[in-house]
Amino acid sequence: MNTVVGAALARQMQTESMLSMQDFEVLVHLTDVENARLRVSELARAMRWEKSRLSHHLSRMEKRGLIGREECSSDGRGAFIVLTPEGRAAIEAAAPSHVDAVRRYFFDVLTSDDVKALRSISERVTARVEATDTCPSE
Amino acid sequence: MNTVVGAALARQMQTESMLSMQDFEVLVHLTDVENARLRVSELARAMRWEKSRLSHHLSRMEKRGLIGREECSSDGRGAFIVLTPEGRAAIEAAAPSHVDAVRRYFFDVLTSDDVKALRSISERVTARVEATDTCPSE
DNA sequence: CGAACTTGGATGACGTGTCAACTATTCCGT
DNA sequence: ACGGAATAGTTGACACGTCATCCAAGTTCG
Repeated sequence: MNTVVGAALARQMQTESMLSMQDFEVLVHLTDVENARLRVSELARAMRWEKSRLSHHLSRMEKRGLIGREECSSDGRGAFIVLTPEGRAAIEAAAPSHVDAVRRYFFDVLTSDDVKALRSISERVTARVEATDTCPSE
Repeated sequence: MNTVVGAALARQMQTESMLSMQDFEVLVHLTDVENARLRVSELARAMRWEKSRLSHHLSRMEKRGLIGREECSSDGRGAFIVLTPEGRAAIEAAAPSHVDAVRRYFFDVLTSDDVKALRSISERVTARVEATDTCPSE
């Protein structure tokens, strides 16, 4: 189920908005904060992505003009990631039909009991893995 | 949940058996048939993978000695994929602890009602996607 | 102060996934 | 039989993910 739904959503987003799911996630997190500006490591933490992965992805997104980098005055090592106007336009164009697709592919065939059951299952399993597995959040 | 469980299982398999999940899947499908020998396209169909993806992956696995390629006498285009002794050894070493990890991370925290609910949800969602989405199986 | 350590982040190598294009064979209709 | 379509499989380019490594700016502590 996960494979199939994920692939369908990714295809939909790619063909309609020229964004990958990952691009979308980054943009969502950026639009979620004041000034659409975040430190790389905050973003990494919020997305639960490795710093390296994020850094690579941000490079690709910067090359496409979706985001920009700015120096951080208070910490000479740091960098801010900022949403460009193109980035904002892209996510605003993509979001409605994505939400729609999620509803169509997923929630439309679920009852509210299904959703409750899924939430409960998901919480238990996730908690189990994070309790058992080595370094879940690094 | 899917992300977290998938990552945990992948990490477990990689560190204990030097196999990726994808390697493992290929090996499972090979051991499932007579003579551990399959045409590439049958394997692709069985795994629901693109031919291209499979071809790339088989090249990498061949380089590592897990599988081999053989010419097909009845169809000059075709190729058989065969399991090498190394490949068989690898999956036999990996399988038990993988099964164990799946149980630990997943089924241990689920009731049989949970499993029933998940199966039902999964079937409905998958059917919906495959009915709606363009080209699900290509 | 200065050496050791930590932290923020980038980079390079390599494995993986997708798409489009390609080659070589087989099939099929006339 | 032959010329076009379908089929089997590979390849190349490029996006994505992970790991190990690196570097530079900050922090700690003698």
